[in-house]
Amino acid sequence: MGGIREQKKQQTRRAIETAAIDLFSRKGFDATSMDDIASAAGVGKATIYGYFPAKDDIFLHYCDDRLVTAFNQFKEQQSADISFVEYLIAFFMIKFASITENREFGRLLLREMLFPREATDKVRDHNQRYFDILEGVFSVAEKRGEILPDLDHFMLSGHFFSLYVGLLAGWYGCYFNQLEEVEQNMRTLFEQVCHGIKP
Amino acid sequence: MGGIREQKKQQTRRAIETAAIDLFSRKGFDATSMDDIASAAGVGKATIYGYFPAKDDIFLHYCDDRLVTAFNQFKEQQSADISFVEYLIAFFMIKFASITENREFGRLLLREMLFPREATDKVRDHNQRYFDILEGVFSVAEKRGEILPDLDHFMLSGHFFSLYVGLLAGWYGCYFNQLEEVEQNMRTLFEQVCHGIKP
DNA sequence: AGGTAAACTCGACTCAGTTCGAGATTTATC
DNA sequence: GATAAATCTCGAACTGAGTCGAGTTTACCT
Repeated sequence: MGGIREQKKQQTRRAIETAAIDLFSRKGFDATSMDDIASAAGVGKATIYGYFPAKDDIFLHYCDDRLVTAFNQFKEQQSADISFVEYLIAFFMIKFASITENREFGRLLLREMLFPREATDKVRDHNQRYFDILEGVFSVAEKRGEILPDLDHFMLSGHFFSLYVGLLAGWYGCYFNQLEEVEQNMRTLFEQVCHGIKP
Repeated sequence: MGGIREQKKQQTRRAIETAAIDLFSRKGFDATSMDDIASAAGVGKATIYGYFPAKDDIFLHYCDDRLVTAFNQFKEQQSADISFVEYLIAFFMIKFASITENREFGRLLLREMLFPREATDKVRDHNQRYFDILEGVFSVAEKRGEILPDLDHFMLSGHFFSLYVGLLAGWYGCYFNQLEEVEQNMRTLFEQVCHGIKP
């Protein structure tokens, strides 16, 4: 039934996640020990492992949630009356801002999602969310005549996604530091894809 | 001068690197402990830290070397009489094959190089090697009239580099498993950049 | 040759993530 | 309501990366 146990579990889980994210944000991921998290959350260290398989997973889970939230907000507020390029820029910039809001979180998330130890469902689902959206965008763009009719939408999604990843790598390599720069470069790159670079 | 000491150092260093790479290859990176490496190399654990700042650096150094070697081979055997697209494909495929030869090594190298803890000189140098070459390619292509004359070569380099990184991420996410597939997709993506996707 | 300083080596230690297993708490069964 | 079964909890132990500092070797100088 309802269950005292179930209720307590949710509570404990939330306490651990909250404590962990708070500490990670304030002290950094590496500087926060599992003992720190345990005492902040008021549980034993081993208890944490009943809820999260590893230290990484605590905030990976959290990051993923935040990314989904950011995207849902975006979907609501986004008008459909703009060119697909503007739409893509808005879409990727939301993601970009969300993922780099905390530099360290973003770095760890990207490492795990783009170059995973093994291709788990978690990773595939995460990526699939992007691709579903992007393929939708290109279907619309095709109907509107904004792009050539015989293009592979999966390939196109991969193309724009790659550029987004490249910009993230540029960010983490300190090739740029301002979101404005990122957007400017993103626009240039996207235009390049649109118009081609050959005479 | 010449030095018994210097000679021994080189010998020790090589012993450590050889033992480490051998163990990493056979047992995997995580499953190999520093103690394992130390006893295989016939030195004390702490000695390793006199040669390499951390476990990662042992094979990061090795990977980087291999990448440089692969590139030098490439430069020698590559004809200049092919289109810049074919040149880029050959270039990136060499890199791709070299970096994914050992799946785990490549993964760790990419994580470290693309999303580094902090942008160290090592990382910048590593990336700069790519960009120098790419910018050179585009200069030639521009002179030959293969690309439009007013393009930013740095941006172009970033564009193709991003596509390469995207393909790597696809590889690690198991979207493809054969080098032939990678090359095929790479060609499609590169053609997309050349001709544009707009009507 | 002998002495000294610098460089090298490594056993022992610390520190943090993860696992174990025994005891406590809740739920299910009769 | 008692008892068994399942689940949850956490102190203690384990593991492996990285550090420390004392002991050893080598290079250089006079």
